[in-house]
Amino acid sequence: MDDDALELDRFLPYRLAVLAHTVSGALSTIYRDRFDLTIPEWRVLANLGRSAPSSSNRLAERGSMDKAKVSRAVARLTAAGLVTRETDPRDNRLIVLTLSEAGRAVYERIAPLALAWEADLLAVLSEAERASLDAALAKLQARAEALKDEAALQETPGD
Amino acid sequence: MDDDALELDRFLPYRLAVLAHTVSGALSTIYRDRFDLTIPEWRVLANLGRSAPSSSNRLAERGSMDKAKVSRAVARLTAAGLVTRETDPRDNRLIVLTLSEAGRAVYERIAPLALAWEADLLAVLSEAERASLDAALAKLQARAEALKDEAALQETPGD
DNA sequence: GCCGCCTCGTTTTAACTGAAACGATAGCCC
DNA sequence: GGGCTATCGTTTCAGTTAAAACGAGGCGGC
Repeated sequence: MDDDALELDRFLPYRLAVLAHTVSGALSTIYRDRFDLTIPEWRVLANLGRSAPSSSNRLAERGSMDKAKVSRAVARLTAAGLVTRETDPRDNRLIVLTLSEAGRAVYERIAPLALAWEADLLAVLSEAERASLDAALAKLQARAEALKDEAALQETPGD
Repeated sequence: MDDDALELDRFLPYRLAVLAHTVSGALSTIYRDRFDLTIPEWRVLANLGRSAPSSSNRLAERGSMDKAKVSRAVARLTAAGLVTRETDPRDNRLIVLTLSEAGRAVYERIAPLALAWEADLLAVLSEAERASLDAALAKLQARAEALKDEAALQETPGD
């Protein structure tokens, strides 16, 4: 009975990748069509909407993006007039990012749509299933990071 | 209490994207370091390992990849001698793909490692949590595809 | 049998990605 | 205060991606 066979459809890493891709693709039509934003741009906007001002580095950490991606997203958002950049007078390497008024307006129009979309997606789950999923994702995220760190250590044993 | 606020850390699409990215990144070190395979290549290999021979188109469907990605993955695998390509004598457009002996050997070495890694990841969940996660992912996948189709319809109302 | 339309897989295109190199600034230690 | 090292954000670079264009082949109506 092939219990130990690798069936891709039942392989969690594969399923997660496919689901995340489908969800991102569906949701991104909202950002793209109605607001002309990419996903990294939306992440920056969402972070600034909740906790501004912030530096690029902090945005990278909090949004699970590398700093190059944040840099490019911020550049586009600034060009579009949604985000303001100022250098920190106390440390000229730091750049203080804030939502402009237009940026906040956009954020406040997207946020309810995004939450409604999420609610629509989650409607197929019961309250108990949602709670269980929430816990499972948190545990898996922590475990995956630990496994990744282990792999990274083994990779460069002599360093 | 900001119940309706959009906190990225609690936003399912974001969490799925981050988790899938972490999991893929961690697992891909196995494919990459030990077998010099990319993820698309691994997906092709896994599919052929379970149900060969197959055509490029079928691989694309079953692996949730576009046909261009499959085409490139197959090209590299063929160059590496892991996959055999023959044109179907009954339809010269079709290409019949099979694992070579070397390809099957690689597949049979990776599969247990991948399954062991998955088991290690899933070890943080109880049996009940795993069953619940399994069901939730299936429901979310179906719902996300439905929502994506709806969005695609609205996008081109006149077509 | 030929013509229009479809399907298959490849290639091209433009955009995006992450890693590494980079210039600029800051903090530290002697 | 002069170097040494670390940090910040940008840019460069090579590789990857998805969508569209493409050539080759097959199918069906007439």
